[in-house]
Amino acid sequence: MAHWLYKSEPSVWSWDRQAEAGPQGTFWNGVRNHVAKQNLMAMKTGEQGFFYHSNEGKAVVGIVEVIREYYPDHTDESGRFGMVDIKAVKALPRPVTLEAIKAEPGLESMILVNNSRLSVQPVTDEEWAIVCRMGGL
DNA sequence: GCCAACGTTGGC
DNA sequence: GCCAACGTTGGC
Repeated sequence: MAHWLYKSEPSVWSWDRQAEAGPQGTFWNGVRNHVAKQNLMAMKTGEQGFFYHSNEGKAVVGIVEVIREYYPDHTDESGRFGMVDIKAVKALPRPVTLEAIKAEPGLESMILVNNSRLSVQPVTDEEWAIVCRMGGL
């Protein structure tokens, strides 16, 4: 199973709001980048990902799961982009900051470190295990 | 189809 | 608030 990382600015869409949405989840819209789109299209129901707060907080704060695979984004007027539905699974006992990720051996090649602008990123199994451990899971 | 100009993102 | 990195747009 592949793993993912979803970036969001807390002022736009925070982990708290994702958690409040509960098991029925919400759609993850607003992607307007083709690499991110490719990642969205590759997601399968049941795959899990990290929920990352950019700008404010700059930390992985929780784990989410794909509950609906790629379908058109109704907020995209061009009709070129789509989205998936995700639900909150659990919060990390300890948020893992970008600073900690940068300092951790084995995470040097995380996309979060090297291409911070990509809003939906794949995470390798190794990276997933390391960040989960750092987060207290 | 190239590339300069511009806009946006996000870390600092 | 600044600026580097990146993506997109539009003139040629």
